[in-house]
Amino acid sequence: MASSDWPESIAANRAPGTAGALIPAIARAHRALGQKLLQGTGLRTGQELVIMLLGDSPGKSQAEITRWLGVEPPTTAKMLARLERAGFVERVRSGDDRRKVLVSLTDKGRALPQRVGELWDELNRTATAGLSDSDQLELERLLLRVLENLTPDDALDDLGS
Amino acid sequence: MASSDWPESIAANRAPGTAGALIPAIARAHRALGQKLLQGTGLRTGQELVIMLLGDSPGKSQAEITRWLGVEPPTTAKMLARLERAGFVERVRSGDDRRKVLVSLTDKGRALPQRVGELWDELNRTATAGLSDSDQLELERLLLRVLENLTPDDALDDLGS
DNA sequence: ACGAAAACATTAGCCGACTTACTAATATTC
DNA sequence: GAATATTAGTAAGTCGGCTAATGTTTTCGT
Repeated sequence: MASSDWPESIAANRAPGTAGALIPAIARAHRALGQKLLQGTGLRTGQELVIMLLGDSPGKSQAEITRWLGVEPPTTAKMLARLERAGFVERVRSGDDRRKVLVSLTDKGRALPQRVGELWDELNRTATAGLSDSDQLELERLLLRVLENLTPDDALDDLGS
Repeated sequence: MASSDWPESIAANRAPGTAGALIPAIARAHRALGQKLLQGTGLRTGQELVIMLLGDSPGKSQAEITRWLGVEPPTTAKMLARLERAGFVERVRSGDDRRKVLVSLTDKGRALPQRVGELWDELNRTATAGLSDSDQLELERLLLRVLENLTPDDALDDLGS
């Protein structure tokens, strides 16, 4: 299998609790397949998260999007600039608070969430192929715990609207 | 907790098998903490994997490193060029096969694997905090399965030396 | 009221990762 | 032995992510 021939220093870390090298590897593979599936939508991996968020909650400020993604502000700014240039979103300065930039899907962008949802389902099915329902729930439970463990405390309250 | 207030389109995908948005989120958090821990070593996240590999198996070609990382050739080339410029590795053309470039740690680079190993342990402990040993093993089992599911078949045999 | 602090967004520059060419060297095949 | 295919590495350009520094606008404390 994919891990049995790793060098010693890495194999040594495969005692209980070795998410160490596993997490980056899974992230790359997950991203690679996601990229492949998104072919034809005009999106790159990462952008689809914003599209889904805006599909449900239009008019969010960049800061809100930033906090929800768990990312730094410049990442959001660049990504949204590209999505705007591609015609998927539009950004307008808020009248209430002129520091904020409110983001929404354009007509062109509004066609995306449904397709992205389908692709997510497909990606999830591929990732969890061969796992029983209880295994999937267990995996989800464990991953949530890991995410909490890795998330700085001061970011935990920023996910709601 | 960190996931209870996600928008509907994402919450909807949280039925059994929702690694979907969880994997990228964990990857970001994992990378962020890794970056923080690597402060002072002179390495960026991603580079430490190469350092560990070369610590155990010096003289590997870039193609071997590339396959082992599960990455595309240009990624390895750029990264190694930077590691070389930083003085951690050295690259020499192979005499046997002059297409190949063999990579090894320099004296400066040889100091890194031990420290990186310690930091990996710390990162793993943080990530799996609160999980029982059996939970950790279960998580590892499930993640390996997901990695296999996401890895194209033609890459599965490239991990040995 | 006013000055300091905080929040929002952007710019510039770096790195990891990708795709799409492209060159150079080795293997194959005829 | 020469034409062809495969393998190794590089170059250029794109995007997601980061840090550090800058400019605006609100908000807060005195």
